[in-house]
Amino acid sequence: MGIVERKQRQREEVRDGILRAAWALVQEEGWQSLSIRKIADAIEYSVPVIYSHFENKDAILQEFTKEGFRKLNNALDESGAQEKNPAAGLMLMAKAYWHFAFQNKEYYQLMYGLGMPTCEKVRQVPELSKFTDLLHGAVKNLITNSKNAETDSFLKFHTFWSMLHGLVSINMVERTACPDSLHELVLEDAVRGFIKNIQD
Amino acid sequence: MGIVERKQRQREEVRDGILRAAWALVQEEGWQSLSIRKIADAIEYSVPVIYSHFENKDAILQEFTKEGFRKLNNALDESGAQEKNPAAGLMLMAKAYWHFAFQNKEYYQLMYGLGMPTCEKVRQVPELSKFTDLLHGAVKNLITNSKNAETDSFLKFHTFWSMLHGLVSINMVERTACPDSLHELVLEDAVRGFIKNIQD
DNA sequence: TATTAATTATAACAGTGTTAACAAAATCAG
DNA sequence: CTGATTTTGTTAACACTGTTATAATTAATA
Repeated sequence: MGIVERKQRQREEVRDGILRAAWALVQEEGWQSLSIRKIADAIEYSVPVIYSHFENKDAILQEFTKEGFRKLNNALDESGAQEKNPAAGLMLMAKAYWHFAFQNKEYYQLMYGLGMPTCEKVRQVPELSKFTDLLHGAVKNLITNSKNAETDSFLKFHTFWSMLHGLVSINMVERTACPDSLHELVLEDAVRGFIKNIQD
Repeated sequence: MGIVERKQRQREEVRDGILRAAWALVQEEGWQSLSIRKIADAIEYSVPVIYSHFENKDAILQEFTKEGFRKLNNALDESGAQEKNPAAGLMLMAKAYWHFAFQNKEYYQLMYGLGMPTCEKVRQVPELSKFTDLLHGAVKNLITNSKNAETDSFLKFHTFWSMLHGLVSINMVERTACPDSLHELVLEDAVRGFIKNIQD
């Protein structure tokens, strides 16, 4: 008699319900305000039921992190599938990554650590504008002394800042056995590429 | 009589005490576990005293964010001071940025949004290794079909990933009135630079 | 149908940020 | 120096949070 199978099925239905409810709540109010009690309310079960399906709240979030990487992987897989030129393929991949991030903001934020500072918060830190000036100034300086003095310096500054932050945050996560020297190589390599690209 | 001055002075001492205690707690246990009650305990005052100095917990964190940017600005200021060559100056600046981030990890994490995923958490997501393979593969592909086939593909992959993540996260924060087209320009520009740098 | 096992709920613990209501201390006026 | 007033600080609560021990209910078995 398939009563154990039915039970298994029902268990999985509840599990799916938890994840679906969590996702709905996240879309409404963001990750920050997701709580076990809200999920329990939504699926019309008591709180401990959730703990019989997931060890803790982190385990639920990790489920979405996995799902996020699955989705990203699919997007990347499809992006450069028929493209033969490696350079063009890489560009397509970059764009696929980009579009995934912005079309799946909630996923991306979870995958790379929640609390992204919001626009309003950033604007309340005046020190940031001085920082912006500093970096932007240095980039402008490089552009002025190059062949293509008409290059959009704001665009280049943005690229430069992004590069730096990306290098830092990826390496903060990936602090494996790699020696510091390798990380420094990555930085130098990226900046050299950036400079060369400006100077032509 | 300078009693109002003395009161003002005492008030500021308490305020400083709050910030100092908060900082000490952060260094011991990280931002995540910083609480108003712990600060109150540390300064040997009751909780509401803290609220008479800061509107809420966020205001305290924002104080440190400001301080962080001040420190970063100083580091950047000093970095390329005597360097005349713009390209060399930019490189020095990049390194200064880098070293600030890693020598002031707590500040950097707060400045760019708290929850950076820890190494352990990252390792628990197997999907990440497929993602790694995808991106690494594309980069390898580009390198193989270039003049310098002996280029370190792992290093370049790292650079590429960092660039992408940096672009995304900076633009997620800076979602101002800028049209999407400009953001796409930044991405294309950065990737083109990366490719050109590989192809020589 | 009675007994045992699986399932679900209640209620609590130990935290969190925040604030209203109250007590103590310091200052000022007479 | 005493009494009223303002400032300062504390207690205790509210409304949450994640997590879990205990108890009640329901379902499957003998």
